[in-house]
Amino acid sequence: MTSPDVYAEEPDLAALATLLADRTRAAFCLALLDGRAWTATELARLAGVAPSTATSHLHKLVAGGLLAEERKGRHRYVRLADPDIAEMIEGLAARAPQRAVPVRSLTAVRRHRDLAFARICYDHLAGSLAVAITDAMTTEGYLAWDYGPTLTAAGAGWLRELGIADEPSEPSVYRPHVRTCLDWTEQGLHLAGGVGASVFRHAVEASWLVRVDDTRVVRLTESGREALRLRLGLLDEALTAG
Amino acid sequence: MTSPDVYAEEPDLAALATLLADRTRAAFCLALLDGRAWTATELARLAGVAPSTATSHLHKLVAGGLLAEERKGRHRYVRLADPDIAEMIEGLAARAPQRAVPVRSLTAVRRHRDLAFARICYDHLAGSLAVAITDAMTTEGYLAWDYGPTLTAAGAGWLRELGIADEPSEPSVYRPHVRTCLDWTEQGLHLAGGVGASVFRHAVEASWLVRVDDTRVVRLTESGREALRLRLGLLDEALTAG
DNA sequence: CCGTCGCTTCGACCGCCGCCGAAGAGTCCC
DNA sequence: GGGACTCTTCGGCGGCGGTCGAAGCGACGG
Repeated sequence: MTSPDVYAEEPDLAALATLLADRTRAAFCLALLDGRAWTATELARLAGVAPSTATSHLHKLVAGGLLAEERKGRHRYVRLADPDIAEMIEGLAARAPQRAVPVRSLTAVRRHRDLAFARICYDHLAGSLAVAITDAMTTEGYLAWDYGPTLTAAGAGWLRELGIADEPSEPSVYRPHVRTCLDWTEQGLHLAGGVGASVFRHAVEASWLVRVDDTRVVRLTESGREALRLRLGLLDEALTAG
Repeated sequence: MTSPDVYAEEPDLAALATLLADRTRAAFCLALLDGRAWTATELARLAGVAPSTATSHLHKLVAGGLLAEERKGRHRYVRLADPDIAEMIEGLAARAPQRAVPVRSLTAVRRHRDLAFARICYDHLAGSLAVAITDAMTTEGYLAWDYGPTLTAAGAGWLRELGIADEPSEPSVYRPHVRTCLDWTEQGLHLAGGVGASVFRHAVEASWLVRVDDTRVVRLTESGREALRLRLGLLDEALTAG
């Protein structure tokens, strides 16, 4: 009766969403937004599930193409498969409703405040500091928004002056080099894309920023504070957490 | 023991993904990407479910903020809540795996081919034609990609020449005006954002494009073919479906 | 005013999936 | 080689959620 020999292709939106539609898997992905490679046990502990449960979730995420894995000895390391995947998850997280999560200790409160101030967003900086930097780059005339977010000639010069290569090997011609990323703590956009990643890399190499342990938290150093004051005219209130 | 009086907020990624993690709800959202308002019955028929099932799904999507509803008489019209939501769904659909869906009739085959050629993507054009237009605008020097997708001065002039206002009331300063959108039929980017919407609106008003019935399909008219040949140097193979 | 139509509510069913613990395979180190 | 550790497979449990049909409500139109 029917003719099952002819098929057409449609995007399977539900299949992709199902991968993120579980609290445990979502927690995995949000943790992996720090850009690091995690072991299965680390992720299991983070999400509070048994190792066997974590294994099954990781299988699904890898099979779905969201995660890439690397076996090393008895460890299984996983990371986000692709900057593009990270971008997709960021975009979703920014539009997701907020969930109240009970805070157990005073250090957790502090860490949450630090997270809102400055954190890693895969390969660039996020948080109120990142929004402030983006705003300052705009008022300084380094970024223009008239026809999409772009680096101006002055901005390109500013990057060169800092010793940041503004063209770090373009894989795809059409991959946007300057991109913006919605912040889930702030309402505002911060700089992402290739330029965002370059600026972040430079800030870490110049010791303006240091990563804290194995978290997404980033701490602003005294020299970093001074540099941002000097080079972008950032005010003190933008340079301190909460 | 515990202190349930202190809470922090986290993005509830899983809650948002759950809304799209059902095949029926996903079908609703993909259909609504045409930018129209649909009634509950139309959507139920499209997805092949009972009216009562559609009701329950629509409740969830509205409560989750993805859809906006409007009651008119005995009808319930729903649409995507926001261009931002449309952008999010597009982004997801472009990265979702392809699903083979059996095609029943010859007209369905034809419609699928037309869909791949030119279709509505909420407020702008998608499909191979849209990709070809974007590429042509690039080679003509109307779009530049060095520091993020931007309209060049020449591009702004080209739009003015066509009678397209290039600054149609900016709601948010930071909302990108030129944006790109991954195509799920082509591998390639097409023009979106405010400029993409303006261009599409103009093309419809100038009768270059006409919408087909109540589908996402858009047909290129003979005058539209001529205009694109003339104004963008598009070749015939880019101007025909399949 | 009564039939039709669009939508909703409710109850019941059923299947999927996330969870764990136990057992086992592979790796590393003493 | 033996013990500790990481990850995996499997079986079984439990609950969430998508589905429908029946019944009801409100709007529209003859």
